[in-house]
Amino acid sequence: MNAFGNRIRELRQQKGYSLRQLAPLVGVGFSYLSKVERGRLDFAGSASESLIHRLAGVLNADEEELLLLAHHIPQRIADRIFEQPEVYRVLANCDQKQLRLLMERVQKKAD
Amino acid sequence: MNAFGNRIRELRQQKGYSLRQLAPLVGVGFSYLSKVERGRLDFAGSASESLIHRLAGVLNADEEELLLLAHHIPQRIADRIFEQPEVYRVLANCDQKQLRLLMERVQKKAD
DNA sequence: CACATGTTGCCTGCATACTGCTACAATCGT
DNA sequence: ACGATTGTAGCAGTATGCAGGCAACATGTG
Repeated sequence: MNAFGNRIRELRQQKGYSLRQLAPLVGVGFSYLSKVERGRLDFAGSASESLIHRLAGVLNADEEELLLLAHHIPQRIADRIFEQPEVYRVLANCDQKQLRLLMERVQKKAD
Repeated sequence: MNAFGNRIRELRQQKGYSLRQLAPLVGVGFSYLSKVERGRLDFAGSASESLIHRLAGVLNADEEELLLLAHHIPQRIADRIFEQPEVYRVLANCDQKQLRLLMERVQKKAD
C-alpha cells in the first residue's frame, strides 16, 4: 500500500519525466516529490489536494482517481454528501451485493 | 447558515447547561464554546472532530449528524468511499429523483 | 569517471485548534 | 436596586500538524 505514490510514479515515467523535470512543472521541489511517490512524508497524510490537482493537470490524469487514491474525498462528492446526508448514511450500511444491484439500476436509467 | 452551532446550542439548552457548565465537560474553555456555537472562530473552519465527538457524548446526540452539520465526513462514510470509489463517483452524478428511487429500493431490501 | 537520477534527514514557515484572560452588556432572582 | 449568572467579544499566546525546501548522500548508467 502506497497506491497513490505508485500511480504517480507510473504516470510520471510514462511521460518520460525525471523527478527534477516534473517537480518545477507542479511547483514543488524534486525531493518532496520523491517523498510523495514513496510515501515517506514525515507526517501521516499524503500530498495536498492542490498538489494533486496540479499533478493531474501536468500528467493528464484523472484527478478524482488520484484524490481517492490519496484518501482525499473529491469536493464534488463531499458536496453531495452535505446536500443529502441521509442518502449517504443509508448507503454506508449497504453491503457489496446491495450496492451492485443499485449500480445496475443506475446503469439502466442512464440508457 | 450556522447549522452546526445552532444545533449545539439547542442541545445544550435542552440539557439545561450554561456555556460555563458544559465547557469543562467537553474539555474546552467556555469562551471558545461560545465562538463555536456562534460560528465566530477566528479561522475558517469549524470545531475539530474530536471536540464534536465529545459534544455528542455529553449531549447524547447523534455524532454523525453533528459531523455532517460541521462539514466533516464521518469516518464510516469515508471508508466506504475509499473501498468502492466507482460507486460513489457514479452516485455523485445522480439527481434528486434518481436518488429517491434508489432509496426506495434500499428500503424494500431492508424489510 | 562524469553525470543524472533518486533518497533521506533536518529545518522552516504557516494554519489549525485551541487556552486563558479580560472586559462588557443583558438578564435573573431576591 | 443589587449581586450573581449568562453570553459575547477581543487579544495574546501556544502545541501540533502540514507542506515544502535544502543539502548531502547513494545509486546507476554511459
